Amino acid sequence: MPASTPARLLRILEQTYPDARCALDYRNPLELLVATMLSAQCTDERVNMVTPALFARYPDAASYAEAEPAELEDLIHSCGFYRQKAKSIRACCRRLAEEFGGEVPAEMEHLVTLPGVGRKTANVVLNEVFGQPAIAVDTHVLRTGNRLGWISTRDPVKAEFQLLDAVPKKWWGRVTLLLIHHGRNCCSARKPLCADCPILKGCPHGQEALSGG
DNA sequence: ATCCCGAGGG
DNA sequence: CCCTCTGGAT
Repeated sequence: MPASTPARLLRILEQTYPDARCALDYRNPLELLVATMLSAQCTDERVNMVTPALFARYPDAASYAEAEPAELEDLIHSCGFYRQKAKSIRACCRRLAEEFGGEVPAEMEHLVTLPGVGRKTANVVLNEVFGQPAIAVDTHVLRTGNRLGWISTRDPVKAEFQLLDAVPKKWWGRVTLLLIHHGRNCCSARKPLCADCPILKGCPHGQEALSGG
């Protein structure tokens, strides 16, 4: 039994980042789904700046489905990738309206069939609004998970399943946000602050970085 | 310049 | 597997 199991390190991260939570503003599953689609390559803060007007203009899936593309693009422009995102949101909501009664499905198998929705977005929605313990793998989770040795792959889907294996189920709902915060604040891509890392003792990459040079 | 809680297409 | 899509902040 190694001294620094994922559970032990996650407990430390929980103490270090006690308020790590989803930073996107939303009031229902559809709003979270749309906000998460907008958040690709964009800060949550920026997403939260556009969503009040967006959610007011399009209160349900049918509204997005009938949206004028140019108007929708305009409302989300500052989030980047605005043509792609507008197209995805519209196509996604069209399917929601036509095949799911306008509701966001609570199953992974259905979510990932929606245009513009991959496993990362689906897992965020499942975890946040449907109370399913799910792990959403983004760039931070991928990087930090590999450095910690909890996973060993650059493929996000493989990483998700390796994490489900390495992390006790109790932590599935928390590991994503904790690793994202840790990745942002400490375990950055370029110059990780290993000397100040709260879980350095359990990190092979950090140990090597500090000793090996 | 480089990064930000990705997904789809070739 | 690599490329593209995009604006804003630092």
